Amino acid sequence: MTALPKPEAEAARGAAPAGRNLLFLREEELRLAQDLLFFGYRDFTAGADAILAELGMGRAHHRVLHFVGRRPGITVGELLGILAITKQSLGRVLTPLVDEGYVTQETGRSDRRQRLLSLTPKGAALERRLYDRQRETVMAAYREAGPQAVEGFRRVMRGLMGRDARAALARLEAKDGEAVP
Amino acid sequence: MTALPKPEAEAARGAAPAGRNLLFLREEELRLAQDLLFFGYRDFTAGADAILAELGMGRAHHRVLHFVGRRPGITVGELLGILAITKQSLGRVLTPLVDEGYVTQETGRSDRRQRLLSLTPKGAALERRLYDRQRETVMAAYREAGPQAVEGFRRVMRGLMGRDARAALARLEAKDGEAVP
DNA sequence: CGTAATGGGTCAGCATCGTTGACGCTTTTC
DNA sequence: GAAAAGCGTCAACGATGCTGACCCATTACG
Repeated sequence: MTALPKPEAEAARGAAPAGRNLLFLREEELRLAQDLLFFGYRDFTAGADAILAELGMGRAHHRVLHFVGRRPGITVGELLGILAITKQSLGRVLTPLVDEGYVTQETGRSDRRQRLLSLTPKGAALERRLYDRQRETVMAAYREAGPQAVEGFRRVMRGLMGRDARAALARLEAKDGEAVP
Repeated sequence: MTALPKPEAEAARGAAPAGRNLLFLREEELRLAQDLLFFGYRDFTAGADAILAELGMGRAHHRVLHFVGRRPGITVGELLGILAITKQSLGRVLTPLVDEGYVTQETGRSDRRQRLLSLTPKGAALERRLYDRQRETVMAAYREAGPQAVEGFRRVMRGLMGRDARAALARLEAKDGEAVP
């Protein structure tokens, strides 16, 4: 347990002194959560961002590579649902990825309107490079925190997610062919 | 190259890991971490983003309100160090916040070059509104996950942070006047 | 069979938030 | 008195979102 809350600090800054320390504790807990999420997420993405920048790409490209890699054969519509962005926003990232040979589009067999997306070897290689970079960061954090902390981390992150995100994640985790309503 | 089976998904959900599935398990663990951070962070910020959008502001405004609220009297330089953005990027967000009466600038007493930033009542009110919105999300996740999970979450998030972020966080958590080198 | 709906692509324009580079002003330090 | 530090600002650019409006191919349906 590091960094216990400091009621004196708040008192010094002109808030209520004693008595409602319980409330303060919660307040400080949540402030800390905000800080942790800001700093943690930023540094989690920093490594991959640096690699992407060298290639003239951004985080949005990585997201596409990641989710296409996770679900080869995913349709454009499904990808839009996961990313929760507009078709136009996706297009600006996806089209160059296809043009430059990172992603392939294959016409759907059962529905020929669909474009099934997959990574090319080139795309898979880049995705792995980005993955490996983030892997270092995450593995270091996991090792440092311990397995029990990892489980807690997962539970809290899952709890932060809304209905749609949970459904999307369930679909991602599901085995192929397994129905997830 | 379509519809690969996903043994790692199965293993990750508790089936007996056969042979060298350990490697797969790690891979799937990290893929899951990437997903959780993406979805979790997005939904964590979604509520506040909606409020900000109504006011013609963005996430960057929130960050300023948050950190100025956390350290009243913070200098511009310190804020830049925390946010890790350029002076120009901060300026585009900070200047309007000052002009519209959310943040005050006070000339430093010991060093008159400094501009000490604080929230006005108006700024504090908005910051609290944003805080309350995120509070709902985080408290729900915390309750759902349980106190032990919360501790684990904190440990992992802290582990994701790099040196600079850890130092910045330590400074934020420190009592006023307490030296943090 | 013909029309409507769906999946996907694209053009045009706009906003936010980040960047670099360059300059100017005030104040402190040496 | 000159150098350095803290801050502000102009200009231009890039990545990532958004809306609105169309278009095309294909599928679904009456």
